[in-house]
Amino acid sequence: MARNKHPEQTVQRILDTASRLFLERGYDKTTLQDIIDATHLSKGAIYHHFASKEAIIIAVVDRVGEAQSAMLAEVRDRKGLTGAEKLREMFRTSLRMSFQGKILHMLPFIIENPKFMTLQMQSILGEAAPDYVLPVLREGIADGSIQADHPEELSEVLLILANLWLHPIFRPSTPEQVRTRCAFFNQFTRQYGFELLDGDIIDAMAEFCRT
Amino acid sequence: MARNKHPEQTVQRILDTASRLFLERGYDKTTLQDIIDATHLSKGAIYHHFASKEAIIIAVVDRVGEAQSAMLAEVRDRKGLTGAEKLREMFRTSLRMSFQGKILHMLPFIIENPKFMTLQMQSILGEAAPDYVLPVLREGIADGSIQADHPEELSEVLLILANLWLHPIFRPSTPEQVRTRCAFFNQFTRQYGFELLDGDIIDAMAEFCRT
DNA sequence: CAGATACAGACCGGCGGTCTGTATTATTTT
DNA sequence: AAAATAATACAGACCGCCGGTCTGTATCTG
Repeated sequence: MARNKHPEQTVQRILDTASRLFLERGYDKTTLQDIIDATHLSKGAIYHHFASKEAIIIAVVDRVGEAQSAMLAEVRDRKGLTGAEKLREMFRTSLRMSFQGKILHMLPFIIENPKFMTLQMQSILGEAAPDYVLPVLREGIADGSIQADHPEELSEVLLILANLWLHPIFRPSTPEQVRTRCAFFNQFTRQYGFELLDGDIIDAMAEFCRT
Repeated sequence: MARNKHPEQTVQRILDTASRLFLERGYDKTTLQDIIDATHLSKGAIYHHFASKEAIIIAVVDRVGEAQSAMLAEVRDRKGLTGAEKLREMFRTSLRMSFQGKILHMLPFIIENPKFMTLQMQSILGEAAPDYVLPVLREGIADGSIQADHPEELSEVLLILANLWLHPIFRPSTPEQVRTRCAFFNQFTRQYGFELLDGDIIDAMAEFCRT
């Protein structure tokens, strides 16, 4: 095959395959040969579209991040919701996305493969917190649905806890552990006047642990 | 040279050199050849003492962890302190250690080199929380110096926040940011009846940022 | 028909890791 | 106590594989 008319499909195939393999065996243990075999492409094809192996995973992570950011931006700019409602929607949808495997299904590899846990941290503290969660927190304070003295800190803590502590992807957990953690998290946010995790999501997280 | 009478010195030399190199250029970019050159040993010598390159860094991280654990165990088993006082001493000393560079001076590389951020997380959630912080929390609940319904969760959250969010090593922060984060952290713990960060430590952390 | 594009695949340097060899020390045997 | 044997602490040649490069080629575009 040569001079494919739709090279963008090739790029997507590389990205899809790579993210699957990274998820299955981790970044380091996935070799270029694995990607070549799985895509039925050649080394030349892959290096035609990507400058390096690292460029592939960065593209993968970016794709995830963009989907997340788009969702967060949409909720942030939605009309007719209180700040607390928006925040709830954000956490709800974000968790949903990671469970349904639609978009964040490779999040585990970001964690398991620590190189991108750092990227994850940066994206949480450098983008998600200040650009999406913080404005919504402020909105909630303004409309009275949230009470908080230090929204900057709160936005960071919420995201850190939700993503790095609560998320069962990090470590094997029993459904019971997940439920008590969720309860603790809700108890924490309740002092600021809102609650983020409802029964649905908690069930989904608990279910996720069983697999 | 052959049949050295003090092989333990060789092991320490490898560990010292490796941790320095990992700190300087990161784990991936440090090759075995670098370690060989810097230690003036041979590949055979290194592989005689360590099974793999990864085993070297695991040993390095372990050495750090053991110093921490020893301190935590000592405080945990000390007599004549309330649970809250012990907890305060634990966080105080742990932060001290990481600043004075005596023992945790290589912590930055653990973070910068993400492979070991995961190890760090595991050590926090798998060892520090259940073995040291949790018993002390329970002690505090028993002696009335701490009020908490869910000590398991609280122990994890305290450690995650202190190590991954509060610690200025993670990201460039202004002294002001550090102070407000410390205030937020203290406000968080105050609802459980104790406070962990006093002026001394906050000053030390703020000072740390300036360097 | 002259690039430019989209691959294919041989090739390469260096990396982590193995394997064999050797000098020295420790232990057992006689 | 001497000799034989085993175990230790290295040394360094060697290997397979991995990420990355380079050249070649078929197809498309202008």
